[in-house]
Amino acid sequence: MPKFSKRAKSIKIEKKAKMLFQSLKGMHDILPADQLWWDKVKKISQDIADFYNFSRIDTPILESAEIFEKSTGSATDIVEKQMYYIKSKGKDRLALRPEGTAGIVRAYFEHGLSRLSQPLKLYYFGPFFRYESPQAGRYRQFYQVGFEILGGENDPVYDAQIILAGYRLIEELKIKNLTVEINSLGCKNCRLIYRRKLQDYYRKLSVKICKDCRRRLSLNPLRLLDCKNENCQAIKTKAPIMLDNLCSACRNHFRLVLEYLDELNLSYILNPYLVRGLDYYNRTVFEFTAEKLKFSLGGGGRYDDLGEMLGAKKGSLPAIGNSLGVERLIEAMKERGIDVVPKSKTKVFLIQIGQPAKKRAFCLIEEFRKSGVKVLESLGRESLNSQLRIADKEGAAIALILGQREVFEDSIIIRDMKSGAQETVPLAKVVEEVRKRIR
RNA sequence: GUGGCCAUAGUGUAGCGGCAACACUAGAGUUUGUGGAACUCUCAUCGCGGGUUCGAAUCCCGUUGGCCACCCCA
Repeated sequence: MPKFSKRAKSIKIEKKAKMLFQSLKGMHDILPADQLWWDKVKKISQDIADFYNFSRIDTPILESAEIFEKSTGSATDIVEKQMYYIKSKGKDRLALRPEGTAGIVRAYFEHGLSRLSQPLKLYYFGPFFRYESPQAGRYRQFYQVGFEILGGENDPVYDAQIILAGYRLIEELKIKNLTVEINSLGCKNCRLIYRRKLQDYYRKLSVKICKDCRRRLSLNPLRLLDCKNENCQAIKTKAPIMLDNLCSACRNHFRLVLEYLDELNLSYILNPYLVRGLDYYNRTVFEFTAEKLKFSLGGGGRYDDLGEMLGAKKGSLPAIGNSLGVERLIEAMKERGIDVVPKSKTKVFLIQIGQPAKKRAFCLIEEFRKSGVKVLESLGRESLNSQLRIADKEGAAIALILGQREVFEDSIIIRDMKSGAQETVPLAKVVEEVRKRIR
């Protein structure tokens, strides 16, 4: 007897040496149960894209780091602190894309997409990467779905259409109490003048503002408006706002955007403090928020200068886009108790008993495949009992039972799971018979 | 990057220094030719590493991961 306990001990020690890996910080697995939600978001995104005529584009996850430094902005948090740099065999500095727009604009020029009819409407759905602490609705790898309108006229109607597309997408997912916050950042010219005004205002109060704000003052003054520090909030309320300082072209543009939104009866809130953290935005910027959520669902804006930032001719690419966080949309749906039910088809379950029957069943499944009928099975199980139990658990409406006797007689039993009624049919006719029943 | 809380079967929890428990789930069986019920059995050495102790899931340190706040954002 002591022999056994010793043996048991040594096995345990071996077991202990095994190590279990955990997923990386901020990375998450999308498990089967969650795929229903993901499918839903993908499906609705595609429907919206189809309706408004956006074509899908997929760009690589890896890009030259420079693309983001030049467009997203080297002084922004996204690039400065959150970008994943990749060491590769070559000397290129690579980065995992932290956002989608820069890569799309790169692709636009690289493949001469300006030769297609303009404006070009594109949408994307894919993973993005930012190195930061995970939190509610925030991951290091996350998915965005985004819509872009590139080229053509710099027409405010496109601003409205991009906002509309995002709005409809969220609406179709049944996320209620949605609001759009909107602002205009002006163009290069009027923003520069405004920036100076803002700096002048804050400089006088620089002793009163927080440490971060003092840093922002010279680096990225518009971000001063974003500060949540109590003192800074008070100071902010008297600060000059962009909307009062737009040049006439920008003011007109913005007015028209709002008019188009009014036409649609799409409610929005003017938020003069909405700034957004990417350098390439100009004129219209917006964000989608919904009641009770700790995070915004998405946002976007116009980026008429991005082309130029990436080396194209000045003013050659008026463009606007939005992007929505897929995980956030899903969390919002779950938080609101929105259920996603898969469409239920009549399920057919094939049961086999004994080796010859198993072989026959294995091939029979292929015959069903040919005629487009999906058949569930549990080929590894032996007993009729346990297979029936599984069939029941899977919610099968029809069970097909193939045993020794049936194989011998070239027949098969069709069992109605609800009533328990059974019928024996010739094996050659079973596919046809099942097709008839699942109608 | 800073600070707080947390970590026990697949899931949700109990145990708070003295043989790791309960519910659900999953698997096997009672019943190798008939499911849904019932019953029986099986599945964790307590995230990982180290320390304190006769003795650690429990106390201490480190680490990894999660949650939350700041920052920022999708």
